[in-house]
Amino acid sequence: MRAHGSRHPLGYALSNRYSVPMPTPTSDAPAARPTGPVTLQQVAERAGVSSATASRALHGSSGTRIVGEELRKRVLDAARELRYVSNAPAQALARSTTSVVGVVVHDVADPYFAAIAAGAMGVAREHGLLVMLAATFRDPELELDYLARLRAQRARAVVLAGSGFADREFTRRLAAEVDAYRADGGHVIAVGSHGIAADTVRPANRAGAALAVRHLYDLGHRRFGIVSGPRALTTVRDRLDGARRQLRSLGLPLTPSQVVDGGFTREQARTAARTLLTGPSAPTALVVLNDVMAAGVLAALREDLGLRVPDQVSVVGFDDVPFAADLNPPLTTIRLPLADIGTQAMHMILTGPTVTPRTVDVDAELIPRSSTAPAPAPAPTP
Amino acid sequence: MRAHGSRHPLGYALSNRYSVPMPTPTSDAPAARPTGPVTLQQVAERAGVSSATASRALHGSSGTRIVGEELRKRVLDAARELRYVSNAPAQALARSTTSVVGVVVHDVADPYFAAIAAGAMGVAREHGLLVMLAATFRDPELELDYLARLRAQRARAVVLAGSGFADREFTRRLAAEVDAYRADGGHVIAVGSHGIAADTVRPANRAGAALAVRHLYDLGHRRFGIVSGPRALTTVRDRLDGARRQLRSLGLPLTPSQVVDGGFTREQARTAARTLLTGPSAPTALVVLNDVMAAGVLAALREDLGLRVPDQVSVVGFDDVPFAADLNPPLTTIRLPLADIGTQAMHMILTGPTVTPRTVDVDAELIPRSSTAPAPAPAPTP
DNA sequence: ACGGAGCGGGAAAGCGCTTTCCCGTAAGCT
DNA sequence: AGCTTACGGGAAAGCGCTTTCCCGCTCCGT
Repeated sequence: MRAHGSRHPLGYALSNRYSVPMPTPTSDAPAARPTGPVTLQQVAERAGVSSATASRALHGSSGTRIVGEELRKRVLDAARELRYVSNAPAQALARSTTSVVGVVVHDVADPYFAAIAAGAMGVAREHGLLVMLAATFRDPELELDYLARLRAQRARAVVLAGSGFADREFTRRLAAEVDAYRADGGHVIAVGSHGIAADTVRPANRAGAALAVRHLYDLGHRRFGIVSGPRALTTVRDRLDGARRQLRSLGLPLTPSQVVDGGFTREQARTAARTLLTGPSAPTALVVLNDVMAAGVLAALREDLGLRVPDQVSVVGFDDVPFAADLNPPLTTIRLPLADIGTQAMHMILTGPTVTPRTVDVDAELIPRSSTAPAPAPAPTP
Repeated sequence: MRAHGSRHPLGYALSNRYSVPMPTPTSDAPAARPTGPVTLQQVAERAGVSSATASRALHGSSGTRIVGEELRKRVLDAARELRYVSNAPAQALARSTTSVVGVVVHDVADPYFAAIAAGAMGVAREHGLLVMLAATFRDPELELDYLARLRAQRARAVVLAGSGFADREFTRRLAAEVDAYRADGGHVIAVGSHGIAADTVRPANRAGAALAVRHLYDLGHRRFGIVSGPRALTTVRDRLDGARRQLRSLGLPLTPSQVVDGGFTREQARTAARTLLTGPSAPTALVVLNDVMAAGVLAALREDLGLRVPDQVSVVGFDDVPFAADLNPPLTTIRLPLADIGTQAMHMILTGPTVTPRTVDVDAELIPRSSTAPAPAPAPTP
């Protein structure tokens, strides 16, 4: 099998240490894998060619250089026999480029991010990219950290899928890190507003929230309540702002007591909802700033408060995560094409960075289901 | 990104130290970043030390070598000023080890995998590991592919979180790839049975399914239906087998017509449920092999078939994904501590590979909710 | 017959780190 | 003093690739 057992691998491989001619002990074990990962050099030796040729044969690229039919086959065979896979770090170092992209989310377990990530990963697969997924668990500090680590990895691009944080100082630091990354040849894509100049995929958060309000208003609701999220998140700000503006333009300006923070989690939202629904003029219409919280709100209404949805209270969610239609009752919500967001971000990576940042807008759409209905008969006002 | 032609052939040796007193041109541009990524060399120059010292100062490790207080500070300052992050691929090459671990799942958007991934990522974060997430979309071929790519990346370990495939030939190839990976110093952790010898986290799929059956039996149900998944998945086989054995030992052996394939997706399961519930002696008890499908089944029952759950039909799911409690009605299900599974797998990575494969068992638990109730009065049997 | 032009292959220079030697200096002993 | 140890620092050898040169061929046109 080994046609070149007698080759004398002088020069390169041995040049460093062994000046004394020695019998190259490894060379007669047929397909026995030597210790440690197989190197290109070993493949080359087995094929009886130089490592340069082996490299060219295996990665055809390198300019227009073509390896002869015969040699190419020998190399390919040798590689297969040895189960050779090239050392990606070494390759990255030599080429000074990698095929990994980073995706930074708040939490993979959150269906919103899971869906976006899934969209991104689909595209990554199609294009042979590897995805490094980083979850910040909503800690801005970690976001910065991961960005630096991704820069260290020489990730070709990173998608900042989590919401931005509305914090002056943080934004400054983020921008600095992003600049550094870009200066190194990296490409940053933001989902939503992060306060940085970068290619961005911008979901219609404001318009979506306005849609939700409008829908409820058209159903006759006049008493609104909002289950918000952490105000520091730009996504929250945008959605809240969209709702607020729409309400104001409808002549129903929002007061602080109408808004509670549901922490973007089911449990907190459930608690928050109880607060909101307590008191004399409790709202009949709830705009919940994401579906995960809406699930909590629905639970609160049904189990804690004993209020019927949509008969007594209407609620609309946001995002249209997969389970929205399975809630009780099926949730009217503002759909964001989540997988698309991931896909779009990925496509921006594929087309590479441009001189001026691009923005692709992603529309929101109202998906009416059974959690909304006409407002109940008005309370007995004399 | 790469400055070639202009390099002095002896660049390295010369530029290293200024034997000739020279004004070190870079040092007076305070934070002006040179072109391309900053290198250790540049940091060293700015700090006026050798790259060896710079390396030691930045990564303290290297044996017991300690860098003097003074120099260390100079290096750290220089690094900060230049926003230096070390080139991970280069580092990986030199150290021949990385801090990335791979996690291979079927689909991130599936809450089952999302939860496992989240658990794993939490641990990864605590230990400074970077996670490469690969989604196979249930294509075995891709699983092999990713494993090879992860090997190429010199990922320190990989977690095979997706279900195994019960296919002789595939298993053989997987084993070969895993062996190659291990021979290269990698560490493989499997979740569930993959037919390979590796550390594994083993969820109680059989026992869980038995639990589900038993629960329904105890409620008086005698006519069972099972919404299964693709038979090729070992997870499906195990769960199905668990249910089947339990039924048999209860004197109710399963016939082929009692089992339908719900494809592990909501939509397919919805369709499958319609089939199952059609016919003379339709089941009153449904065991659905995962919660995602259960959502579809519930929808079918409620919207397509007009059957009340649990009054007319009881259903129990599997996994207890986060939204299970929010379904209509809240789903009785077999809980698997998903995040734990991810955590455990990660911990096995941290403790490193052992001579003989370890197994950690993960228990399943019945979570009774409102989708199950005593069997309806038996059909009029004379 | 002869001087390119092309082509296919190999030698070797890097890529940016880590780590092994090696070395000068300052302590620590006798 | 003389000698051994540490100790802290630098030079340089690699790590496993890619890619630039360079070189020997064969093939052509004239």
